Amino acid sequence: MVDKLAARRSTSRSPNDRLDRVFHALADPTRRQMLHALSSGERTVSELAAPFRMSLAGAAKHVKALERSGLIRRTVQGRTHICHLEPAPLASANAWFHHYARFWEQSLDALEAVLREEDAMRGRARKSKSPASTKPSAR
Amino acid sequence: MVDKLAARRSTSRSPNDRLDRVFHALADPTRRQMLHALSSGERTVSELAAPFRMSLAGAAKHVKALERSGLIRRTVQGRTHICHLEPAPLASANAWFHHYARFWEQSLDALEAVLREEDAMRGRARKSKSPASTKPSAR
DNA sequence: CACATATTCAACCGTATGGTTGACAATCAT
DNA sequence: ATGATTGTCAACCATACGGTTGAATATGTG
Repeated sequence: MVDKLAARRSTSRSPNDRLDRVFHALADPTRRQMLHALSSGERTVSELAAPFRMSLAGAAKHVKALERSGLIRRTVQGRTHICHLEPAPLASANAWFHHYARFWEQSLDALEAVLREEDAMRGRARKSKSPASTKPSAR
Repeated sequence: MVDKLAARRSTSRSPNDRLDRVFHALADPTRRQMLHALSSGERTVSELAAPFRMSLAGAAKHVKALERSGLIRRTVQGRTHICHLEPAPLASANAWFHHYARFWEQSLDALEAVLREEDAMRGRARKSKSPASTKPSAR
């Protein structure tokens, strides 16, 4: 269904596509956890993959999805690929919310509880093998 | 791949699942446009479907996806289903951003341009049959 | 009643997605 | 040179996704 649009999409890259990719990247808990890890500093691909039960190749696909969305970037250094956040596209998604906040202004800070809960759940399920320098457990 | 998790999901509904569904709902331009329409007031299913070239059943699926995500709710009234925004889950997604904004605080307002561009693009491609009251094109 | 309207449902189709495995490539260490 | 490490790539698989069509279900209306 993206058939003939795919051609145009690969060349044009409208802001819709960017939002598509950013939100799609965020729609997966694995990728959100990776972003979470990156929020406390750079990580290599295998460091990002470590917390998950899936294969390296599988996790690497998630990394690539994040990269396609523009949310992260990588710098190859020797044989290791170091990933870091790229805040701009995240900001564009945030802008989307700000745009609609005007209409939907309502309960907002109260829902931060959801985040705390997600964090707690994550902490419970994690083994955290090689967490690099800055331990992301501080919050 | 969500196979056996589906059972648990229907019963437990962790906040992860909620974020999954919300972000997934937002990852589609059709659904974002529907939300946009709803931001200026209630709409029936066929009103929501009208701007799109796809079949009613197709559009109704998008509506259902939005409903599953919790972003909208419907109240059946006779034979028509009236949809309206449910701001809470949107707020939870927004909270997610706020959470990470602490780490990524950076260019943010500048990226609102993306939104304007998306609006412009939408306006260009729309016929706008039932345009409702508050046109959000000001800014 | 007969008919049009509003909407869902089920079956189907093609493609995308998330995951696996098994090479391959490049880099570092010995 | 050998070998371990880091990561990609390609093929494959099962399921989810976005869309279609055709029929079914309600609800209004003449």
